[in-house]
Amino acid sequence: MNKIKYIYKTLLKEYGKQNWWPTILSLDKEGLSLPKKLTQSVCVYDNKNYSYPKTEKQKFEICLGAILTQGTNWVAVEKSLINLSKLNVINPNKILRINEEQLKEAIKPSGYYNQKAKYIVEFTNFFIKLNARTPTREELLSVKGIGKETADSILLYAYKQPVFVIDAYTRKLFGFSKNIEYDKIRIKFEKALPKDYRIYNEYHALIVAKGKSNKNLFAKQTKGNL
DNA sequence: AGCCAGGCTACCG
DNA sequence: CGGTAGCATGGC
Repeated sequence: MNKIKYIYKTLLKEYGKQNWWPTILSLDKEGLSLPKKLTQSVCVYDNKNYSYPKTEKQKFEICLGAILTQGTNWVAVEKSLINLSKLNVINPNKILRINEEQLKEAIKPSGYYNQKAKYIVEFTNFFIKLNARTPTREELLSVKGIGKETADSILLYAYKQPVFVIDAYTRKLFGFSKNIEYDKIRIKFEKALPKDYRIYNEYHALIVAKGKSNKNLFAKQTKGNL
């Protein structure tokens, strides 16, 4: 067994299945009326058999989350998503109908709100044009505001495509320095694992769980030499 | 009081 | 090319 697989099994044993992507769509009204200070995730993890997402609306929420979480902690993203949900605009056609100021206000908690509002509008137009078709990676990357990690998160978690997501935690945990190309690392993981979106889904989620726990990093053992 | 959080773009040499 | 400033909020 290669190191990448071994570490996967170790993480799975330590943290258990993560059932990503977290979503607020299945929260009831009570779940949406939260205290001002939200300090931990209230998202529902409802992907036990990897059947999620099914509807376009669910896919759209995942895409919004992927954009909103750029450089931002996830709980802040949930606040923004809850704001959008209260406005009843987690829906591509509806979100274009509110003005940009309202959109900015709603997503303020997750930071960079001027940029992200523009990114969301651009992406939403793109999403509508897809007309329920699965986008290619190149198409996603051509949208302003969608970089490699965001594109791959969307492909993997919204469209169940077998693309491994590389993020800051992956680099930190495995000891890949910043100047190592994103795609090089991605291909390394993809080659070491069965081409199965369910495994990529779990593995990236486990890396985030490990990264958040911020302990027992194994960068020293691997130093990027996987 | 600083540091950090599931990045991306634009621009620099 | 590789490297980095700027973008912004909130919790610790």
